Amino acid sequence: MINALLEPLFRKLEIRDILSSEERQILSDAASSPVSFRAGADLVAEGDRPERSTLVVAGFTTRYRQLADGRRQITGIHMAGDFVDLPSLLLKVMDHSVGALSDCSVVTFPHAALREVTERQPHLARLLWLTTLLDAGILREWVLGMGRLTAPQQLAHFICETYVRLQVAGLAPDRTFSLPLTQTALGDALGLSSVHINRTLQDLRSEGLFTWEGNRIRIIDWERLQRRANFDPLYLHLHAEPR
Amino acid sequence: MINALLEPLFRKLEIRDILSSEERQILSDAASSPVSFRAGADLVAEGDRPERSTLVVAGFTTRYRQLADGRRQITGIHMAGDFVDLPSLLLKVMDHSVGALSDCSVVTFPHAALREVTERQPHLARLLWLTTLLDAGILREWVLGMGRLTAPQQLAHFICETYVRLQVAGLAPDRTFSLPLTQTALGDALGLSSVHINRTLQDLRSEGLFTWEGNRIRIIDWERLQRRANFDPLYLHLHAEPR
DNA sequence: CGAACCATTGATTCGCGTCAAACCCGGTGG
DNA sequence: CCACCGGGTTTGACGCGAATCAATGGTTCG
Repeated sequence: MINALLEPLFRKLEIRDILSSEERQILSDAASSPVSFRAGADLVAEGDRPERSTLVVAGFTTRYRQLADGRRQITGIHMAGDFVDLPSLLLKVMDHSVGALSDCSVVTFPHAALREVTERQPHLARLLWLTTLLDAGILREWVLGMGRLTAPQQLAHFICETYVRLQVAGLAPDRTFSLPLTQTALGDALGLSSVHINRTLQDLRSEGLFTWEGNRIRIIDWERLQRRANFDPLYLHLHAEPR
Repeated sequence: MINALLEPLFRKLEIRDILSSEERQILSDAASSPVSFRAGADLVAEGDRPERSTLVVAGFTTRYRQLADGRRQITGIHMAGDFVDLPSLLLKVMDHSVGALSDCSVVTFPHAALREVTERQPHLARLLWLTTLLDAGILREWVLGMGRLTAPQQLAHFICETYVRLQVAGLAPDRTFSLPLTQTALGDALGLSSVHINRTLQDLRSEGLFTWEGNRIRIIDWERLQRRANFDPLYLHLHAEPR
């Protein structure tokens, strides 16, 4: 039986290519039973040598690096369907930590099984490679934002990006989605202080672009939000292609 | 005969793993003859669908995105031994441009041949994947710098990183190397203005960390430079491992 | 009921951008 | 041979975006 927990991953891949039922089966067979983490817990730490790679099936996680003085920088947000530490399959040693942003649930894949995939399932291997390339594309977009955009643009862009990624995973019906990020965490992601995030958020809300109550974001004016952010989803590579 | 132009790539890979002579041969056979570009020329542009992937064999290139108002952000610097657009093998459409920072020389590999590698040479395919993961690691480090470090730290860190990468490629003997970057380009990479780059550079030089005359950088005090930058090369994954 | 965490607000400071001009240099053409 | 030009570097003056510091409320939870 195909593992229903992998649906968001399958959706993510099928938007970019065709996934055979055999390939789904292989992934399902390799997946562990789900494991839960509480918000704030670390799934993997810098310096670790994971022997399994972790796929988020519910909730949110983040890649981050901590500085000596306690400040941190987030370098990625991951949601259902995202691998959080697939790079460690080849990099071996984690060069950053991964923590749970919310209570979340994951399944893991033994590196041995994934390596087997690279040996015997070239197409599936390319799709795994693809997921790491999509992450890198997002990272380039973050660099652009951090280097050249103002806080409001960056923030609006982040909302656009997250909204689209959640749609792909099937988690943002009705232009509404849950995003369990504190303003401090948002600042850690965008390279801004929580105070400034707070004020910027108020500005954007007062422009009528979206609402954000508790964990719930509702997009009010998607067209205008995209324009505000200069958002172009090209870098998310949402088209199906033979990969 | 093994193609000598690929030496920097081989060095880069052999620092991280073992490369068989058959694998070298496969790469050599797939490589085109060298092609030259003048400084400022674009090798690939955003929106392109490359059918070949490009490896730098001499000189420097950069990934970048241009904003509507003319400002640009650089998201990567590439040197001999680096693939500049390997991601397009799977992403298909370029989501950024690649330009020549200096006069440079490249060889290209048909995507058909690289795909063949993914089908028949799983280990070599993993090494190609690895190179894209190394790029992503560098990008994460840039995000950390742009989000949380001051201009002097960022700049010092950039020098450290570039120096180590050039050493790997065999291009930085004697703590000296050529880096044909204008201060404007440096600013585009670090997300700073050229004016601020200029002043920050003066500060670092006056601290006796390095000299920078014309294109030549000479590291004066490597230990102190690393401390100044808080540089830890973990993210460059310089150790050999079975990948 | 207090502890802890998060959102919010005001006051102040500072790193860096912007603007503008001068300078330096190698290349070009009259 | 020299005037000129363009790209890069350097310098100064000024302003703004965002950090920092500090305090207040609101909520959740043990």
